[in-house]
Amino acid sequence: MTVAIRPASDTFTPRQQVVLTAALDLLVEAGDGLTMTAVARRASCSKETLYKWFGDRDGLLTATVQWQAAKVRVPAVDRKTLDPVSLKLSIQQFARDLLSTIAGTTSVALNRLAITHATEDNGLGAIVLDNGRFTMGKRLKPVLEAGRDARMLRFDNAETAFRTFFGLVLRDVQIRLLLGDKFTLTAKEIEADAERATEQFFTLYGTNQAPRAR
Amino acid sequence: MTVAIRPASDTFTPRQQVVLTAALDLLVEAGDGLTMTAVARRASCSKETLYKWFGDRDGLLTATVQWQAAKVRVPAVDRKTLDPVSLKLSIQQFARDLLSTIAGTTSVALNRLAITHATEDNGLGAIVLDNGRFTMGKRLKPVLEAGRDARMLRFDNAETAFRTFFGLVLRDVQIRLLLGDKFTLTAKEIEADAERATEQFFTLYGTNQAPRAR
DNA sequence: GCCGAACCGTAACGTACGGTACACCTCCGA
DNA sequence: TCGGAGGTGTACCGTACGTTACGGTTCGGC
Repeated sequence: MTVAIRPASDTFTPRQQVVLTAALDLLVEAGDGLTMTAVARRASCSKETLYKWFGDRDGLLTATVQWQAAKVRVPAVDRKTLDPVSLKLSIQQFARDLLSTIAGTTSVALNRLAITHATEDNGLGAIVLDNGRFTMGKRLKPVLEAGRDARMLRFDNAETAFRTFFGLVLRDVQIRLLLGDKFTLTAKEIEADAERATEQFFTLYGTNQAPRAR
Repeated sequence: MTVAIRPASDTFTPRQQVVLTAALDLLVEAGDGLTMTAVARRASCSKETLYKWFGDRDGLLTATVQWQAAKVRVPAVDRKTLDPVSLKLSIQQFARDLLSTIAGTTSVALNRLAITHATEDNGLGAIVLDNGRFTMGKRLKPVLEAGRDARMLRFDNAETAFRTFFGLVLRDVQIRLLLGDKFTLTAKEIEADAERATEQFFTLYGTNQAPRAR
């Protein structure tokens, strides 16, 4: 499932980044209705340049997705200072970041695009999966395992535990947004959801070493 | 969010159902690459007939989605014979059906199509939401409330409880499939997942009246 | 100031496909 | 037998858009 990322994926020239930004904006606005002409106009460049730089429309889309996906940053957690409270706060912060990322218009547009083209052989779906769902898992797993080593969490399989966490945090939010359901999450709601999901996760996987609440 | 369903949405003639079946098959095979010509060829009818019956491409897609969505059946639960074991079995069966439906190729293709067109004003996204996610909620809620009335479940809001259940059952399955991740669920895995999700749901929302396990 | 490379703006080409027009066939009731 | 309604197959049109080609322009190095 790992996808070959362009070696120089983050070495776009400033001018190219302007183009990619324009493409991303148009993607959010018009979805897959994005045309090469529109990108060229928005970025004040010629189509010929687009084709020279990115090969074809697919290449431009792929570059855009990679470029944006690489910007997703998930917080790392310091394993040294591990006490029940900081563990829980780390997980809760992770939940908050995950939820606000997924609920953002950029994520929705990017996932829509990738899903639309998921059956083709350009790896858009795989790229989004790798930089989204799977990267999240890789980032949180060390935290979970640290919690387990410290006897604050109990689970057999970190992957399975993460998947449950993923479900508890996102629930139906992502699919509803992807399907065009117009509902927005305020910062306050995101915070409350993150706290709820974290509580539930500790209820399912916590030990008595960990803070519990209901 | 409620969508006006065609009054006669289930009164398609057999011949029309052949056309809709062909369209659905092509949808699964080719996704949005489905063309009117291909549908006409597959169903051995003329394009002119397609346009007479369904108006335009959008109408055909909408009819196909409605027709298939109406076929989704969610199990009803008999509230009379409510004991801890049957409640849990009902919920577990619901989880199994939900998971196997969502993981099916038809559901994936339909959701892809709806997501692709979610930004347009044809109500594909809304139709799928209504017949999928929201219908599921409406069907399970009475069960949950019956469980609460019988002191076997504890929650403030049935909608919120259902959303958590939804997340526990599906986790990352739907988004991964939509993004083209090639993984399949065997009947055995679906059964195990349904049981796990149900256990976790009871851990979170059950009372001591309900069967608990870990 | 000169040269070449890179880039811009735009026009044009090719194609795919939604949608339409039309000739022909089939069936059925009078 | 006949006529018309409904259906099939096919050719065709218009359009949108990806892609290419080309003339004009900017800019860095000498």
